[in-house]
Amino acid sequence: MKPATLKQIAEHLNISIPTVSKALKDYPDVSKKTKGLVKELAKTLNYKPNTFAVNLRTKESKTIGLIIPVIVHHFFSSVIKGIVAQAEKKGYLVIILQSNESYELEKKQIDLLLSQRVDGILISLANGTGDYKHLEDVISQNKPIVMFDKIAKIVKCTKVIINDRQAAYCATQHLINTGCKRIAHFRGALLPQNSIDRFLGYKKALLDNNLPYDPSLVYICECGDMSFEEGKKNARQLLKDHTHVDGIFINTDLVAIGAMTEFNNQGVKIPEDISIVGFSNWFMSSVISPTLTTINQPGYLMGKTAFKQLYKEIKKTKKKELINHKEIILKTELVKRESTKKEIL
Amino acid sequence: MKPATLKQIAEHLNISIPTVSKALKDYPDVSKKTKGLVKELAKTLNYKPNTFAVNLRTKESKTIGLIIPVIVHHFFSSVIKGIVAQAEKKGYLVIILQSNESYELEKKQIDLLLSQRVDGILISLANGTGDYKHLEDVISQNKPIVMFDKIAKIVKCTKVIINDRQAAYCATQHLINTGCKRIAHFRGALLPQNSIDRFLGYKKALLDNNLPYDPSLVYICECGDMSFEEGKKNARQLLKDHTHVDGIFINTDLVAIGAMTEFNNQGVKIPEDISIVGFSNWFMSSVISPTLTTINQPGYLMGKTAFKQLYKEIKKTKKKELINHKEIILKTELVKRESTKKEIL
DNA sequence: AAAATTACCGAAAACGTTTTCGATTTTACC
DNA sequence: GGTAAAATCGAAAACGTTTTCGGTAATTTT
Repeated sequence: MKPATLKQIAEHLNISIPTVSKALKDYPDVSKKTKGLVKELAKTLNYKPNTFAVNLRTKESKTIGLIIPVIVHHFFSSVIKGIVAQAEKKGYLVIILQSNESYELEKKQIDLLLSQRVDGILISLANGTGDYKHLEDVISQNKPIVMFDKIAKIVKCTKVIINDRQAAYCATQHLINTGCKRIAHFRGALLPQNSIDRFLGYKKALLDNNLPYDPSLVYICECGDMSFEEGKKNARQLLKDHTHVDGIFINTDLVAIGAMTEFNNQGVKIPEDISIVGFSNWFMSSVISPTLTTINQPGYLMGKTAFKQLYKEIKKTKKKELINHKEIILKTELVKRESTKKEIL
Repeated sequence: MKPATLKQIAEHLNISIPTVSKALKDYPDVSKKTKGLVKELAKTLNYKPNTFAVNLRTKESKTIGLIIPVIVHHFFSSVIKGIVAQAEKKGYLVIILQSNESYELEKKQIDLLLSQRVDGILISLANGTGDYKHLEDVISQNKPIVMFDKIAKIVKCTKVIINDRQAAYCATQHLINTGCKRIAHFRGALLPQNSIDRFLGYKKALLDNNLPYDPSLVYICECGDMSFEEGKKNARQLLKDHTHVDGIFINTDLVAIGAMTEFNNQGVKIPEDISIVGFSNWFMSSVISPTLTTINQPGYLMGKTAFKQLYKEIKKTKKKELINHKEIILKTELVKRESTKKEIL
């Protein structure tokens, strides 16, 4: 009933425990004969090393922690998939936690993962985190950590991101190229780097094209669970506040879809009256009508890459080599669809 | 640098290790004074019990395994969220693995989780699994396992499901109530219990309403990564094969949306020419046009419930109580939207 | 045949915790 | 002051593994 142990095998075969251990791991100082015997018996007893004991002895758990703001989210669940798949290939398991965009929770979860003694941590920051002590703690414990997508530039660790600023620039430029003259922006929450960067990209594109930057055209949404509703609300407000807006660059597809729904309801034609560009390329965006022009954000690849980096750093840390932190930038591309007009420039 | 241990605290205070251990856990046989000293020092040293050692000693890891067919999937990611949230409340961590609808992978992953010695396992079966030895193994090791959504009736463990048959019946009845006379069905893969049950519900609704059951109106799709494409393909085929079909009950929203896209492209009007009912109530279904009538499947609740059950069984197993397996059936409801007409019956 | 090398094995320590149980000290009681 | 009870502590064993190192036995070399 109870799982087999090295001791049992040793007693059965009248040899010592260390010999059994070494036989199973093909140490050179065990004869072929005893190796054969040990391995055979191990198989029939269905021996599996006790991970608890192995962990205690080797001081590693072959497990990493993943903290993610939201799970039910096309982009993030793609990231999870990438991480889990890659981790499994390397024999690592992934413990997943959802921060719910809360700084407090995130802090607790980092603590939890540290006390669980995971070998490394992958994290995408909550909107609310503006303080990074909990992350510094991880680093000072010499535990590898890599951040992805929602990062803090100030923290010294490797990061896997996209160039939000450039992508936003590209999105806005596309609107301009299709003839939009007065372009609004629905931005994300104030803190996270990527909503800042996307905003900056938007602004720069305007200025580079000699279009005035008008702060009253920038609307904020938290992009939490209420994204869709926020999109509707912002759209409604925009229609009240302004009349000649002919394009919007929106921080996230889901918000964009909310906005489109509202415009639809109010009889505002897309893209004839207002063109819209989203961000992320949720699957949904390709099936709604009109289909949504957006920026494709490679979630699966980002997860895969993030794990690969973490893996390297875990290995290096083990060998006491020092690690130099990278900043890996993944490519994005504009996906042109029906929510914007043909480019004329 | 290295994390503090009981030993360090003991030496600092000139007391024994067990006393430190007991002081931290508020054993009654430690004086208030030493408790105070120990706790204070523990805090300043930032002592965290070494999980590896605790696990080894207590033979439990406070960790459960979760095997899920796909992660990037509205329903399943909702389930994950429910599980993770509930587990965290109870101090449990969740290791997540994706079976990719592959029986072979699923088998390996069960093995992995067992050798990791998780305290329990939550699983939703892959489409391909028709053999249950790997699950019996778990049970025979006295390790709690609960299945959810995609289950095998034959396996003796508790299950959290919906009544697929009844829900499908309800969906089909709705089509009938709106006046449909010739109703097709896009079913899921052959093996999983829920595609069977949904098919049976569909069939029964037809017969109960004196409508003929015509096998040529039943199309199969695997519902894997290609769901959307499969929906389009089936829709195309249906239009070739038949003319007077006026309603379809489709196994999954994503397939339904694929079908709707194809009908749109071919100028078939929904719901005027063909009414459609999906299954699962993906968020997407509420924003496409026309919005999709569907069955709401409570993913978050299912995850939460499944974990709660597992938790109970873990506790009981620990106390060597015997556990009686339940079958918990969660409520679903029909969400009427624009892809079906007004009910006339 | 003696010496040197190689092959094989096990004793011991260690990882950090938890729990039982007996020993000692302190307090309470008459 | 003597006894009984209660309070407080620590020795020891255990969880199952890994790794170092020294020792013996077998083999090879001179």
